[in-house]
Amino acid sequence: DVIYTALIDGHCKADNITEAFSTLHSMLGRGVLPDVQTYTVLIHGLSKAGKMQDAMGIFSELQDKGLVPDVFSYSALIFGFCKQGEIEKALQLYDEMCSKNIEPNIVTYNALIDGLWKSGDNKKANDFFTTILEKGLVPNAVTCSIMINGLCKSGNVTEAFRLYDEMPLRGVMPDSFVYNALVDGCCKGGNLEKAIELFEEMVEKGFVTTLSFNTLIDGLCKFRKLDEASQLLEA
RNA sequence: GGACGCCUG
Repeated sequence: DVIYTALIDGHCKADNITEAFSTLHSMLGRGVLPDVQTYTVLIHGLSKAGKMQDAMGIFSELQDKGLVPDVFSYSALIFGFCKQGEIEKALQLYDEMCSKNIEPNIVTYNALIDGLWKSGDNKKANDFFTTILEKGLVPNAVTCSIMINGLCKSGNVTEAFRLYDEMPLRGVMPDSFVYNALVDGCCKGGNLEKAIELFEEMVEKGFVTTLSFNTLIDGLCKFRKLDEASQLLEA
């Protein structure tokens, strides 16, 4: 099982769903029974590929075989539906797992909150963030970057900075995802000075990635600050 | 042996 699951996961990560299924069939052919983890890896691969009806098909197949989906299985489906913008389905699965006492964890919430921001449901995104805290779950760097990005993109850059300032108090250190989201927020909000200031802070802390350059250069270009942009490239 | 987040296009 371990070997087959790793193999199927590898095919999925290589975006080769066809090979993943042929591995599943060959394990069935050899009388090796897939377990929940095997099916979940497939569900995740299908979800990532946007094939939600197939993912749901595997999800029911797993249950038909008497296996019980776990928090990973549900999170994978929620992630997939969010990516497709089918938030209602994601929320439905969230309710379903809660009713089955399969506790959503931080990853489940992160996927859901990201989907909510991207579908423009700012209120529900904020509400679920509150839910996390109420449940005593600990937001991680991913949670913070999702929230900060969502706040920035919805024009609440000030709120985003507030969350950023709170991060150390919550025991989470900002990473390059967080910084990049903030730099992008500043750029798109027209606050190029702040964006550059943050970028310099990132340089000091070693958080600058290629994406940081893209973000800042794009921002500077869109505001016709071509001189600053080329200066950045030369430095 | 399994999960989520940043820019551009």
